[in-house]
Amino acid sequence: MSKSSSITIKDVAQSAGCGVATASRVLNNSGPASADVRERVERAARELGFSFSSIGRALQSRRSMTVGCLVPSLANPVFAEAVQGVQAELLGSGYQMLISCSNYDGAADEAAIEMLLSKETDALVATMVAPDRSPTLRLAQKRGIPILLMFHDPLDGFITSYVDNFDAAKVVARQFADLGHRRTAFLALRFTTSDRSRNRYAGFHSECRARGLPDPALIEIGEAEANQPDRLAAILAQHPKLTAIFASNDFLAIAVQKAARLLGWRVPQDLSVVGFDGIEVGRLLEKPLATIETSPEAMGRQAARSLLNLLQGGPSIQPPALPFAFRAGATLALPNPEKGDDGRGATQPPSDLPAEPQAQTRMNR
Amino acid sequence: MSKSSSITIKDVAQSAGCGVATASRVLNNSGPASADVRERVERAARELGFSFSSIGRALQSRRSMTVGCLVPSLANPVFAEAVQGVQAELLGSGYQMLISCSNYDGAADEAAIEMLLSKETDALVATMVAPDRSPTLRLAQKRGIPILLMFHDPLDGFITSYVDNFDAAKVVARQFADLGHRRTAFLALRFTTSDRSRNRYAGFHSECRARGLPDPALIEIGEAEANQPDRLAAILAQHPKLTAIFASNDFLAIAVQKAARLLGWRVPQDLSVVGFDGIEVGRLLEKPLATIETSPEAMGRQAARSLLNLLQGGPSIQPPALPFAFRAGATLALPNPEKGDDGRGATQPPSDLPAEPQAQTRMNR
DNA sequence: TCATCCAATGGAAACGTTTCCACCACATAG
DNA sequence: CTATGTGGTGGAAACGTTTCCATTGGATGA
Repeated sequence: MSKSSSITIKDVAQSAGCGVATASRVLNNSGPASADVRERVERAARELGFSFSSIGRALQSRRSMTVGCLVPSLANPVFAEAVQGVQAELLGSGYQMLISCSNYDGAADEAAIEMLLSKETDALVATMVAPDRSPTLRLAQKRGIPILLMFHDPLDGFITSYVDNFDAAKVVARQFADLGHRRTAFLALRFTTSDRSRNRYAGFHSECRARGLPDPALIEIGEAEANQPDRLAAILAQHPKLTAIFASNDFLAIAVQKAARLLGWRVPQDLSVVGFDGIEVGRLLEKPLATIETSPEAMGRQAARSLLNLLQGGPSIQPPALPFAFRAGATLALPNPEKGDDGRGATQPPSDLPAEPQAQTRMNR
Repeated sequence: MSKSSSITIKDVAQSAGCGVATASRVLNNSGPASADVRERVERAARELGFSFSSIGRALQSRRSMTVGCLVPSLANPVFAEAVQGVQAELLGSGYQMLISCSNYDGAADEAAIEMLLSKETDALVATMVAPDRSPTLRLAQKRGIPILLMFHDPLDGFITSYVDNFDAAKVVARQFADLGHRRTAFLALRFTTSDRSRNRYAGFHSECRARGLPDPALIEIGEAEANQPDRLAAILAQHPKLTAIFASNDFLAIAVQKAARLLGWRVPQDLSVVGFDGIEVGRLLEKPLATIETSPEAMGRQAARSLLNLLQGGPSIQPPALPFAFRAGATLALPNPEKGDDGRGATQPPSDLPAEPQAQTRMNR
């Protein structure tokens, strides 16, 4: 039955005929012990099937050997892969990962962090709705718990593992501009819940300006529109002059193509589409998706490495932004000259654009 | 600094001028206490910012309030969503989730379970390479730890949350048969590492037999082939008479289309393709993917519910298989009559086909 | 030969809880 | 007025570790 669950070091010591202190020293290799007793203890432990209680250990050492991980959702492969990266990097370290999802809800973020803290995780790695405005995260920081953010651009007082969204978006703008696109748009989902999306728009916008092009339109949609091609099509139809769309992520880019098809617009002849993230499936599509390729897994790994470093008392240094690359695809082409360009700028003004994102965001790469 | 981390119930008791026992009773509402002392304790706790140490609690109560979760990979959205479901269902219960990935490696499975056990998780939810052959899992079972499998078909002594792969595959076979397809194939990745895949093939095969059709070909490929369309195309080219392919999962189905395109085969005119899982992106493709739609999230939720039930001492009952549905798409059509059907059966014999899967697998729905 | 040192060892405290038990005061029933 | 509860309380044990400290015995150096 379950009698084996209650084998403690005391049992081992007794069976080996020594004190618990000695048994502990032998089993941990943490002090002197004669070959004789060492042998006896090891045999006893083996025969009894002893294994340490990490709870007892945690209590005594005040280290739970656990790191808490908070992401918006695992249904989004980008986050799932990042978590996988964290997990992989943590593997041999003895640390385990406690996971939590917020479903893109700021209040859930707070609750989750609180929960993780109450579980006494030794460290935190998180992607949140608004880490800069999270009292609970600040609390954790005050307690001296190592914290690593993922995906977020550098933020005062926190280390983060990220790709430079601003820079990457500029690359997309450049691609559009080089091909001669003037009427462009940025399409985002849940704009307010993602600083990443915001920074991408900022970079895109900034580069268009720098090139003397009309401001890109900003199209924000809800989840409902993203999942129902006809509704998305209706929204696109309000921007008939558009020749190129930069979608805030690859799924959105795929949805755009679906919607465009409903409108009878050909991709890329009538509309160029570029995504963001570089998810694997984009490669396999009939028209491989042009996108910014990133590696969420590498991001998770870097975050975990930094975390382990902090946990070993290492210095708190912000690593450089992770690399990204523009991936060419079949969804990007020259603009269709038939879509008359009357020179008018995009109609919709930016809603919540950070003036000119902080300089360090773009420097450390 | 980090002085707030060391506030224990002893501090609260002292500050409130009472014994720890009393403080504990007040804070837990677990015993009598005068209104007076109750007030004092609560105020003290509030002012000191006290919060329970779940480690101390775990030690005393011998419950870590933690469930371990093991899946092959989070990079596969099917598993990621299942984990998300588990997480969501666990949310209000006070249980936290410790996560681990095996990367489809049986040895890693063992190591992971061992790790989770050593962390003294109160329960386990797992998808493994071979749960029926895992000594560590048996050990956990012996210790009386509640265990729930996900995705696996019912297995002696374990409860599982699953969809009936055998039945679902029969539905696909029926779709093919009804349209008049005779030369079909089942395409699987890593056949040996997935009992799910095996059962799908078995169901597909069985239904073809039942209809008096030629045995379907079994095409097993490695990850390399799956990700490189030209290599997959080369493999497909060896089966020129095929009119329909049942891919073991949706990504594979998408890859098949890519490969078919390289060969100049039109989908669905020259080749019908059906997938499995029903991932969201399949809907958004230019040709929406015909597939078996399942809900990994519901699976995770069901598993978590069953687990919570077990943890509360509930009886160990196997819930019925989760529903699935055939999702029509644009990748399935009548066979092309030009692809001559000479009546010869498929060449490649089944490699490791379970004779006729256990009856209960198909019954409880 | 004696003083010193060191490896080997075990007892006990500490970590933060919960809970058993004993105690006290007070009220109520006889 | 005495027995019998009962609500309120705190001391102490227990959970499984690790680690500090004291004790032992034997070896080494003078």
